[in-house]
Amino acid sequence: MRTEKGADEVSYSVGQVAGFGGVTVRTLHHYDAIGLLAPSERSHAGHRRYSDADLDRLQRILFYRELGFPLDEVAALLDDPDADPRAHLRRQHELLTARIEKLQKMAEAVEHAMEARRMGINLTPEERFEVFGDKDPDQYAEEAEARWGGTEAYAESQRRAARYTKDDWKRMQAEVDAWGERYAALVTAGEPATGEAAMDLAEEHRRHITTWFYDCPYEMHVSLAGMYVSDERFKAFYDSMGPGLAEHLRDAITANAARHTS
Amino acid sequence: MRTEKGADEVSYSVGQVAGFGGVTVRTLHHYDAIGLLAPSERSHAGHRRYSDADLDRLQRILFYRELGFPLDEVAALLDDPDADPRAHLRRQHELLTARIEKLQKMAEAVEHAMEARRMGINLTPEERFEVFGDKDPDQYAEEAEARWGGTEAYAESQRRAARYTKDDWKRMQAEVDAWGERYAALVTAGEPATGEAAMDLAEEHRRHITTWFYDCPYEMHVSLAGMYVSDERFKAFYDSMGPGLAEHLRDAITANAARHTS
DNA sequence: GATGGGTCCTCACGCCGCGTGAGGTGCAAG
DNA sequence: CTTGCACCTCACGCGGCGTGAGGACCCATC
Repeated sequence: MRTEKGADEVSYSVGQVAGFGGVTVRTLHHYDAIGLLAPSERSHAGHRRYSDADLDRLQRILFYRELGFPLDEVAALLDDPDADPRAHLRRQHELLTARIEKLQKMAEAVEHAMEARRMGINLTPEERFEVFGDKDPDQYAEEAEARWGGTEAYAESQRRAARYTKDDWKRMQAEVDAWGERYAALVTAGEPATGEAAMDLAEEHRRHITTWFYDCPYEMHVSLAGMYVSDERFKAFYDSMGPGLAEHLRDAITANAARHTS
Repeated sequence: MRTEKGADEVSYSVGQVAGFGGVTVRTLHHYDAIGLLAPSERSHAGHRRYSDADLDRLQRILFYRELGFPLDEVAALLDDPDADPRAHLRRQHELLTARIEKLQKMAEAVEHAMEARRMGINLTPEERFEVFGDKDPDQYAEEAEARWGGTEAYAESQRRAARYTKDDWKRMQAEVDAWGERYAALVTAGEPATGEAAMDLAEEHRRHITTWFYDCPYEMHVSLAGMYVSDERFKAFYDSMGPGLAEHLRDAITANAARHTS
């Protein structure tokens, strides 16, 4: 039977702690100097000795730092009297999921931009910066319209100037056109979107994107398909090939993805 | 029929551009000063006039900056002669998905830490900083073992010192114990993990976590269940209540999640 | 035509979060 | 006894801007 001897005295030197945390010794010196992380003890020779609790604190410091908090705010968070450790872990988890969501939105915006480029649609300035969610949408929208309005005309004027890529652009365009004709014929022939022919053309569409532009797995393809009907210009792009083509294609893409991932 | 008049001359002032990009005018001045983003023109009065291409460049600058690139590297990326715009979008998408993965791993590590805390298991220093994936696992592992080894003994010594929370900790522990007895009885009675009784206790388990520690949706609960069998100490924690309890519980949790989300 | 408000300009200094030496100390091994 | 290593304390510098100070321009209003 073990004796209940109380706290075991373990402590680490700056070098060890720096190793654990993946930071430099200088950083730890700095955190000590500004009072953010003062080692709970000093050795005989004046060397810093970090306790286990200090390590915990460092972990939190580095976590919040990684998420972009300035050090004084980090200190405020850590020295919060309601410093329940559970609360910290909970908050860390919340911050992480929030960041993940933000990045996923950015990724979607990038996909949107890639597709716009693929279709020769130029984006308005607002759309270009839509990637960064950090805008007051309300105040911003007002300002954008009121102060330097006329974006409609601008977008219209830019819509033609999009073919500034070189010569293989033509071959690519030819491929798109050929595919469009075949797909339009399929639609007018009354083929269902879940039919094999439609799914095959959907797959060809995906392959086209992958070979000419960027890798497009099925999941992403479905996401794009959603934009084809939700974004007015994407919809217009496909509907110009044939009436109702955008929706039809979306369903075909969805069905094609389902058949490949099942 | 529209005339092909060539490039439409649109340009924006610093204030407008700052508005679009969500940055300050000073930042644009700075980028001009260091040659990162020089406006393609100046007005009669010496005012900066940003073209549409400049906006594109700014968007990319801000994107890479957001992901933590220093400005000189950003410049290197943007002034890369192979500056195919497609390549940029592709790279942006790759960077984003990489970041998302990293954050998801961090989130998992946080969940791991939360569960460890819940079970009164103290983590080793290495595990504490496992959240940050930025460690050479090989070189690090060697160093950790060779230079300041003895972590096994350390972990052992810490395992008891984990109950440093106050008085309601006891009530919580009592709940855990009661639940454990009931679940053990269920297992010895031969109840299947997919049975209703097991699923009910799994749901109770989830509720316990949610009320005492952190919100635990079904998806996360399943993730935790995986750790109960993959992490040695978690497994030991549950198996100490009854033989084979960890696996049984994992299956019950999975089944319970399926029944609630279907 | 004078006055004001708004946006723009160019210095130039300062802050934060450290990196990077310079110069000195304590201790264990050769 | 010296060599080496990890530690110490200044202290300067750098990147990426924030924050004025002081002035020019433009348009509207009195």
